Amino acid sequence: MEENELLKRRKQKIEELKQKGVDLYTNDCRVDDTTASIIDAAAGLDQDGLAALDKSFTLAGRMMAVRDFGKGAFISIQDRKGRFQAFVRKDHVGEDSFQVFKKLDVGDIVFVKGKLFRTKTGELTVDADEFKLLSKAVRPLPEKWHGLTDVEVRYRQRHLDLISNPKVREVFVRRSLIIKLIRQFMDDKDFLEVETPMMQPRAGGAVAKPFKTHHNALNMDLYLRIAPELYLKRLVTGGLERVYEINRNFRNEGISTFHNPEFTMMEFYQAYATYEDLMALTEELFCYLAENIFGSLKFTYQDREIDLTPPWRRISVIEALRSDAGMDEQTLSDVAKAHEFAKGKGMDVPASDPLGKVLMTIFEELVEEKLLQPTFVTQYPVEVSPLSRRNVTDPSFTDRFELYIAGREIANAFSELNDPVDQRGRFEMQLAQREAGDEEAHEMDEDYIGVLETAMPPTAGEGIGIDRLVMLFTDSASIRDVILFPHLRSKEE
RNA sequence: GGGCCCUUAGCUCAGCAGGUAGAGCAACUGACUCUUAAUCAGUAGGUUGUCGGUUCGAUCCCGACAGGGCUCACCA
Repeated sequence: MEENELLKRRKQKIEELKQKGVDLYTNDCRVDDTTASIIDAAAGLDQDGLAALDKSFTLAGRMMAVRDFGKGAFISIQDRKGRFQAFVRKDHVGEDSFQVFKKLDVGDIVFVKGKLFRTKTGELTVDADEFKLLSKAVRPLPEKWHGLTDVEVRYRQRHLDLISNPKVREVFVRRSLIIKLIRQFMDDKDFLEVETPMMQPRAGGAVAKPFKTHHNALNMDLYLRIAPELYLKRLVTGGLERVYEINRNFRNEGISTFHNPEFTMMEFYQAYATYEDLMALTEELFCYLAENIFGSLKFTYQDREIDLTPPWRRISVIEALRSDAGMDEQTLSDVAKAHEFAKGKGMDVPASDPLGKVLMTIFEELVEEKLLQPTFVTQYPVEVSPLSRRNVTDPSFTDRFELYIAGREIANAFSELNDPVDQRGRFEMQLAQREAGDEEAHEMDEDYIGVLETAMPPTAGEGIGIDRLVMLFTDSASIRDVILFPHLRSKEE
């Protein structure tokens, strides 16, 4: 590989440092402070107060800027909490350290120790009486005030993105906070966090194309899970009653600003609850998150105000199709008429699709994007809900809801089907759809029917797309902005 | 997978009816002990994504390929 001028010069300087006996990658420093702890310690203190404090602080981090004055220099040190200024001067750190300092570059990891003072302009600064190189950077950083904007480099070399774009770090800090809050909330409700297989002999619990892999010793094909659903329901059957799992699902499908092949989902199941209980729980959870993050139930997502104040709108699929898609009773209940309606709107619907599937296609095409404020869409057709309990008054629909916010599906929940005979019938219905050409239709799962035959308590379950939720709470337009290492094509060298 | 767009210095971007490229920051040399995009003087840095074609000549026009973005389809 051709070396450019910049790298050559850096390596030359590094050679000079080595010759001086400087350890380029030290391992013996203790850091007691952070940008945040120093600011805390100095809160409210003026120049005299700082002098009276008479305390040395230690700070380490990446040197992000150097403003050099010959015998002294201001540097910006960036650590996990932010940036802090230090003043490195020859007569304080000593001749030797200063010589080393002069050879360093923006991007190096350094250590300073010293007392605090305020500069003429009032900025809190560490007056270094000790300065050390901790780790030497060979490569230069991206430019200092435009930062790194090339999205491809940002995703492929996320470390550079995190170094140069403080907002990116804030997004991922918040992501972590959200997941912590969710765990707190679920734990408070007496749910048990569990882990179930990522590799499954059958990819069940959802409707999607799986990734396939192979176990050599057992000589068997395995699938990366598309959902943990069937395993979690085994745990409910086993008496754990309230369980949740926050983990990755894998779906072998397209990539977009709302889809990554591996994505994080929280699924939870609660025995002796119904989908209506879960609507209340979901409202409570989202409000808990918003209160803790924004201190408010209102916030902005992509220039639109979202208001989480409960109760949220609840509307059945049929009502929504009637009011938002302009369908009449006949079209809603007649397969041929529904097909005709879809065709008239320019939708490409397979002729073999049953009524329920056609209705959902129309719903996705005409209604979904209109659901900006939080909305529970309820009562999904039984054909598209192979694992949901039927509605008592109209058994062609199920006790199920999906939560829409900002025109996107965020959660999916239902009262679980626990009748093994009905479940077998549903799987058979799915097999028929598979034979009609729907390769994503659910497979027959005898094992799972066996579980239901043991008696699963009446239960409701829900899945919440964590990445999408994080997008909402961080005002991110693309799922890649909330996943540290989003999937990209591998680049040939 | 389809459509549209993008790829020029380490980074952020210019540019050219087709005549082998510029700026700022970063880098290098020098000056400077209160700067905040420090300042001042100077220097250097490029196989213009890759491969072909057209042409006397291609960074520019055409084609293929690679990667990326948006979007449609599939889906959460």
